[in-house]
Parts: sequence; structure tokens; C-alpha cells
Amino acid sequence: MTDAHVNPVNPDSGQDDLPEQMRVRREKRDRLLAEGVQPYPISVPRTHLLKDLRAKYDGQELEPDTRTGEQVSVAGRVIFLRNTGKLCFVRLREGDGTELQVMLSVADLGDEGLTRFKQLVDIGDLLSVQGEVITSRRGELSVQATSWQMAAKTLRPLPNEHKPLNEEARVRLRYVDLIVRPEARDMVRNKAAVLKSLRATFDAHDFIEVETPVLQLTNGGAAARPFSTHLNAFDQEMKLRIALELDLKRAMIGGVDRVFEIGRTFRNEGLDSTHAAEFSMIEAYEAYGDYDTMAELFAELMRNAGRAIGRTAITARDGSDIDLEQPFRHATLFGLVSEAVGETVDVTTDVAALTKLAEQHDVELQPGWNAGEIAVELFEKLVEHTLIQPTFVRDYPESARPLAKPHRKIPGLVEAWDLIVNGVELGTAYSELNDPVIQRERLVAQSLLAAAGDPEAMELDEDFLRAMEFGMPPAGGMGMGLDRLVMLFTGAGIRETILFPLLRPE
RNA sequence: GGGCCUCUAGCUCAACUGGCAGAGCAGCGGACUUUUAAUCCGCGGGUUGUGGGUUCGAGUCCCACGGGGCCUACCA
Repeated sequence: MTDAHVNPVNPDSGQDDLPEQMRVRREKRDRLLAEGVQPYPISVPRTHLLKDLRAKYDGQELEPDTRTGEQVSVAGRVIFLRNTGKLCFVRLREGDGTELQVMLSVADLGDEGLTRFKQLVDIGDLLSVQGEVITSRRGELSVQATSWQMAAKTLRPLPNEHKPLNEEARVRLRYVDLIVRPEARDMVRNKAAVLKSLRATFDAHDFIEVETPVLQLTNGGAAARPFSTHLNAFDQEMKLRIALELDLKRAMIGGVDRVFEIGRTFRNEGLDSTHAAEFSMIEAYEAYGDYDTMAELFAELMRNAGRAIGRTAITARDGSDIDLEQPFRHATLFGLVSEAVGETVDVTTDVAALTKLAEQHDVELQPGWNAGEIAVELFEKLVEHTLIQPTFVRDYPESARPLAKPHRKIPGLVEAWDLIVNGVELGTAYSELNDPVIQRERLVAQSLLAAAGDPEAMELDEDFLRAMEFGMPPAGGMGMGLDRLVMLFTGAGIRETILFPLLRPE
């Protein structure tokens, strides 16, 4: 092992081909090793977060040139360097964006020490610095360094701090985006705060969080194209789940009366600014609840999440204000469609009349649609985008929502709502169908579609039907897209709300 | 699926009807003990997404392919 092992100081890594800036940084790494100094030490001194020092001193409004006498060790990424002759300035940044200045003087480090710092440290390096907390002559809170260590040498140059990365680079190099762009850092932390708030709200109402399988034998709970995979142990074709619904209902049948899951679902479909291949879905089921209790819960989940990140007042895409603290509007699907077309439409309006209205309003229909499907299409094309303020759109025709329960008063309708905010569907809920005989009829119909080649149709899940036959309590159920909720709060596109969205290989 | 735009130095962008591929930041060398995208002097850095074609000559024009974006269509 003595002759053959690679010399760590000068490994043959094809350095001649590297861009100059990467070659230079590798050489600095090599020089540290040659000095017997670890460029990637196991640990470095760190007594305070930058945030700790800012919290302690920012409020004190120290005079310029103050010496606090406090000795600290701090660490962070070098995001700014000013190497003057005898006094160097460095700005360190830690993960949440907190920054603190470090000053390195020839008076403390000596000529050689300061020269060595200038020769070895680049923008982007992770650095540990020891020294006294002071303020500079300009009054800026700083650490006056007496010593420093490389915490981790960075081999690639950081992008220009003052020009935003182009959109593709932001997504492909998200880690760099997080270093240089405050909005990217905030998005990660806001999304986490929203998740924490959602869980707290569920918890406050005694909902129990469960985890259910991502790998499924059958495709159910929604109409969407699944991803397929293979389980070697059983030599079994498997699907990635497209919804959480069926397993959560199984849990409720077993007595997990208030149950929710926040989890990834996968849809093998088109990708655009509002659709991702994998996305986080939130579903909740409440035994002995219905679509009205779900509406209350949903509004509370949103309001609390908005409060958690200080975004209960949102500027809508049309410039108007959305105030989540106000009560959400409830309206019926047919009422809204009637308003839009200027004449009364209800569940008894026949296909001919609806088709005529569609023609009058330039809404294209597909042949064979029934009255319910046409009414929903009229709603989606004429009304949905106009609903800026949060609106529960209630009471769908039965054919449009086959897994919801018949309306308690109006024949032909089912108890289901979609919540529309800022012209976009944010979530949906039902009074859940729990008659196993009707459930079987509906699922058999779906499975016949699947057998006939409809790639989005659900397959027959015999285990689910068996579970239903053991009796599912009357229940309300809801679903919400986490990413769309975060998009609403932040105004960002789906690519910004997902930390590492799927991209084509480079 | 249809249409439009885009790809040039590590990053962000220039380069007229085809005529020596440039700037700012970053980097390297030098000056500077209070900078805040410092300033000053000097220097290096390019397979212009890939492949073909037209031309005396292509970053620029044409064709194909690839990446990205926007609009549109479709989508529980």
C-alpha cells in the first residue's frame, strides 16, 4: 500500500482540463494538505450561531469601535471578501441567511498569517473564525479574528451574488440557489412552517396521523395514470399510489375515527407550471362528520397555516386582496352556473338545454357527455377562474362525483365541494359514500373502463370492497394539495415550491 | 399535441445587414488598516448546446437533434 496509494496532495484528477477557477481552488486545497492542515476537518470551533450574536447585540445599538470583550467562535459560508493590504473583511452567512462580518487584521495575525488567509480562502468556503465581538469603525457588528480554520473548502465558484441565476440553474442547482437567493431559503422554511401548522391543527382536533403504503397492488382513489414498478420478492407488478384515500378509509373502518396523512402521490402525466409528477397530498377523514364539518376544518387548516407564516392577507392574481381571516363563501355549483349564463340551471336541466347554453358561451363539449358533466364543464370554463375569494362550490351532480353520498335534500346531487381560491382549485371534500353495494357498482364500472383501456380508470380493489363490507362509519373526507397551498401563500410557481423538482437529465 | 422564444467565460449578459468573440462580477499578480457589488494598475479565462449544411468567411443564415422557458390544448 505504500507505493500504489494515491498521493492526497497531488492526486491525478485531470486538473489541466478544469476551468481556471476550479483549478485554483483545488490547488488551495492541496496547499492546505501540504501544510498538514485538513481542508475538511471533522470539526471546527463553534460557540455561537451568527444568529445568536445578532440576537444578542443588534438591539444594543453599540457605538462604532466598541470592544465587547466577548470571545467567540463562529462558522459560516464566506459570501463576501475584501482583501485589502493589512485589514481583510469577510462576510459569513449561515443557512437561514443570517450574516455577520469578520475582520482580520495584520495586527492580530501578523504579515504571514494575513497573507496565508488571503492565499487560501475564497468566496464560498465554509470558515470557522475565533475572536472578539466588536463593532467596526463604521459601526458594523463584527468578529475581530485572532485565528481561523477552514471548515470545508469549496471547489466551485459561487455565482454572481448580485445577478439572479437563470431559472433553469436555480432548479438544477437548488443548493446554490439556497446559498444565494433569500426567497429560496424562505420557501424551504415557510413550507416547513405550513406543514408544522397543518399537523398542529389536525392534532388540536384529535386527528391521528398515519403512514400508508406508497407501493400498491391496484390503482385507486382517483382517476389518474400511475407509475408502474416491480416487486422482486413476489414477482409482482406494483403501482405507485395516486391518492391516499382507500387506505385511510380502511383505517377508519378499523376505528381510527379521525385520521389524516400527508404524503407523496405520483401521477404519470403531463408536467407544467401547476402539475408535478410527484406531489404532496393531504387527506383527512372524520367519522361521523360530513362535508360541512370538513369545510370548517379546511378553513381552519388554511387560516392557521397562513398565520404561521404571516400570510393571511394575500394579493390575488387580479390584484385584489384575499383575507383568509374572513369567513369563506359557500355557493352551489348550479347557482354559480346560473349566474354565469344568465338563466336558471339546476340538476333537472336536460342535456339539450345545457348543450345550447354551452354553444352560446363558446364552451366546447365532448360527445356523449351527460347533463352533469356538461354542467361541471360550464362551471370550470365560465366560473372557476372568476372565483378569487375563497369559495366552497357545493353540491355536484351525481355523475360528476361517483364516490360522494347522495344529497340529503336534493335528488340527483351529491354532497361534495371544491374549494376555489384565486381562481384555482385548492381542495375537495365529500360526505363519503359508505354503502358497499353501491361502492362495488361504481368500482366495477371503473374497472370495466380500465379493462377497456382507459389508463386513468381505477382498478377493482377487492380488499377495499371487503373492508367496506365490514362497515365504514358515515364520514366526511377531504383532500388538499400541499404545494398548491404553498403556491397560494407565496405566489410562487410549483417549481419554486418543490425543493428538487424533476428535471430531464442534463 | 400546436405555436413562439432561448442556449456565448465560473455567474449574469453584449456582439448592427454574415467580417478580429466583449463587458460587469468572479479569478490571478500588485497597491491600500474600516470595506459594504471599495478603488487603482496589470493579466489570464471561450469546442458560442450538439451534429450537419450554405459561404472566401458563421455566435449570426439553413436543416436535424438536445436542454430550458412562455402561450395554447388536454388533464379526479
